[in-house]
Amino acid sequence: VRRSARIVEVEAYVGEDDQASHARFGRTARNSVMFGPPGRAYVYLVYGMHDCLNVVTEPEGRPAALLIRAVEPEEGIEVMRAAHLERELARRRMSADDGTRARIAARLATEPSARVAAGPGRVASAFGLDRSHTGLDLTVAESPIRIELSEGSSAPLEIVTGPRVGVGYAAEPWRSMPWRFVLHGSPAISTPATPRT
DNA sequence: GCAAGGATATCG
DNA sequence: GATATCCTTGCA
Repeated sequence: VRRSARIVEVEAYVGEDDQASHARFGRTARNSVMFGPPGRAYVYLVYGMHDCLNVVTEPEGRPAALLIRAVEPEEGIEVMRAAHLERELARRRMSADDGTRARIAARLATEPSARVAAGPGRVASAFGLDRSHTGLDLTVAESPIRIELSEGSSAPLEIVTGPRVGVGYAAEPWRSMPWRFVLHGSPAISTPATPRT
């Protein structure tokens, strides 16, 4: 079953100077794809349990990527919920009895479908992505996961900006740079809410 | 409000 | 080789 969704929230991480970026230590084994050609996937693990999807954005040699923080599901929503369920169960091995399975499934079933991929960890989970997908070219039709231009979006989009989430460790001015971009009014936005700008 | 969880970068 | 930290999430 085909899964598709509209990107509604991203964050930019730009250059080795950006003290919030994985590239701030220079080129390493983990972030090397950020230094490569644009359009490639960079998937990393955060907090030991969540994968996050990024898209490399700048020409080769300049490390930069866009973190996909939230998408609004269009097709394959039940597949996404099923993926969440299996990932959640895999994460808790020991305590994954039938009761917890039913409870998690119930929570996922009652959640509004627009919020199934509201958050960077949930974006990757919904599409079954992990670090093994790093390096995939997101711009070609043959790729199992790709980004396309949406059809018939005639109206101009209203984009809200704000500081990036979870980068309190970074020095100023990078900690406060308004490099989080949100489609205003989307029901799929991750928490915390963006200030109105 | 906070624990879970494993890789990563840095420092001995 | 040890350890502090992390571009988060779900539950108490």
